[in-house]
Amino acid sequence: MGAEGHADGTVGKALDVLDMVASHGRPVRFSDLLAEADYPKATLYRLLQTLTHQGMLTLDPDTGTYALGVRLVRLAHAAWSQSSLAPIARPYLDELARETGETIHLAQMDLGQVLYVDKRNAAKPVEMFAQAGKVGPAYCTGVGKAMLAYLPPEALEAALARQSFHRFTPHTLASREALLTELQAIRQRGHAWDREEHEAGIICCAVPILSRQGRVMGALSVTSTTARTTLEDLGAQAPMIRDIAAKIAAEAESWRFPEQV
Amino acid sequence: MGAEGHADGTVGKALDVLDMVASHGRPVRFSDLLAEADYPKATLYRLLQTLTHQGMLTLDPDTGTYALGVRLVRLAHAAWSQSSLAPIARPYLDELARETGETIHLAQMDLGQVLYVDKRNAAKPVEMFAQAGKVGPAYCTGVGKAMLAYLPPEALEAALARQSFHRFTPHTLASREALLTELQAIRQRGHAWDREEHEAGIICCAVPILSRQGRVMGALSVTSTTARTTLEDLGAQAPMIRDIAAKIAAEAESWRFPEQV
DNA sequence: CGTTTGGTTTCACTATTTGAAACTTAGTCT
DNA sequence: AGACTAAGTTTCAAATAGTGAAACCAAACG
Repeated sequence: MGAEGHADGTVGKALDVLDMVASHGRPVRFSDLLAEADYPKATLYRLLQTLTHQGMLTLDPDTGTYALGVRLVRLAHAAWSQSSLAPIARPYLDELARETGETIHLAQMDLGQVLYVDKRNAAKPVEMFAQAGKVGPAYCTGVGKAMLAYLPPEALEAALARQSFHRFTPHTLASREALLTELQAIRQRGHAWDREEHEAGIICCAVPILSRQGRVMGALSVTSTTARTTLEDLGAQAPMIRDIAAKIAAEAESWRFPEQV
Repeated sequence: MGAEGHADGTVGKALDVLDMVASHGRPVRFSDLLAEADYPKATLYRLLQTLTHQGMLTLDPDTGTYALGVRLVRLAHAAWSQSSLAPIARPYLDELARETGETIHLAQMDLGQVLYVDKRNAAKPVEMFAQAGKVGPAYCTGVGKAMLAYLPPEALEAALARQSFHRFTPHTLASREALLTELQAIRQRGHAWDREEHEAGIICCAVPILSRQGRVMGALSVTSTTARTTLEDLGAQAPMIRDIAAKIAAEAESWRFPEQV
């Protein structure tokens, strides 16, 4: 097996290469990719050729560099508007942003990581990590923990296995045990805190977005700074956040089965 | 539409399936896909399984439907922010929208079709076809013709081969010859018109976005309606549009090779 | 209940993929 | 210039992975 185990078949490898190109923020040369991939030269070459031919990558003939292709941009639009909760949640996020004046995050779970799918900036914006389209750790963010807490056992297990438990701040829950205890507490409380566990000075209150059958669809959070507010104040908003999460869930579900008649 | 020829290898087929899922605006069932794909049952099944396993699709276990997955959303975001001109062009589009008060389109070429990568709505919006993330025909849109006009011979040939030359309106240039003559005129004039060639009542003025080496990176257009303005009035804006296109090109290029020194 | 519909698995057959190595440019260094 | 080097492209027999008709299973139907 290679670096990561899960490259099943040619398709897996091709997608792996796609990810590699995506992860560099700029066009990359063949040899750069060759250096970090552990595919043989010829294999990598053919994969790149196929992807380029398919429009998933673009080869700039002048510089000999590969970049993500337009076909992905096209898929992007489709992905955004159908797979994620974003389009449904949009008006609710606006509402929540208006009500709280704080930063709002909408996230979904991506193989044990948190994917931020939409975001509203605070009235007075603050620099912080999360951005729409970015991924972050699950074990030390509000939205991440909110989702983990409601995952079914096997899914939780799979997600836990992918956590690095890196200690970002003194408050980070940097062990499986600490996290499990916290998840228990979250289930009882109904919402998750982030007590400066990922970034110093950043706190948040997050709730899961659950389907009627209890499946985790995503999470919603209100984020602020210790300079501006306290956990208690944020907690006062929890019922409203939960309420909005419920509305999003309801609408997302009715969306899923139209045209059935 | 249907069986496109160019599905090279397994990767091609898998991506083809991805597109199929994307093209439905909602989660699809296996059998729906089976009906429109001309892959045998087992093959389609395995492709879907692979894609799902890879996180490019999600299988909703409750409804047995496939939707685009989070990994795709992540890639899509990366594609948007690095491959496309959109992030660079954003402030310029805002400026142009403010100046003209009309609808602005930013497009790139995607295998002979036009891909709208960003858009600004007119002060008084009008219903029209184009939308960010959508694709449209190249031979009968302003941005399409602006790009075609500056394509190198082989690329132009490849693009022409993919045009359907469907006559959308009485003004559509519905033949290869008519289009070639028009492209010639566009090169001389420096910008392209859309004289209600795609949608009745919709006119536009478009300019290509060219790299220093003359490579076509995209196109920019200002669109309006015959009810509101005339080609002449739109034409008066051409210098400004061209100016902004040049700025975008310049910035896009400086973006492409940093860290090199 | 027997039947249909929708989804999953099998398995012999084949076509695709593989990757070491040879080859081709295009640059660099004496 | 010629000899070396680095970067990208092509080859080809062996190995692997993909194919798809058909069998199978499980709900849902009548």
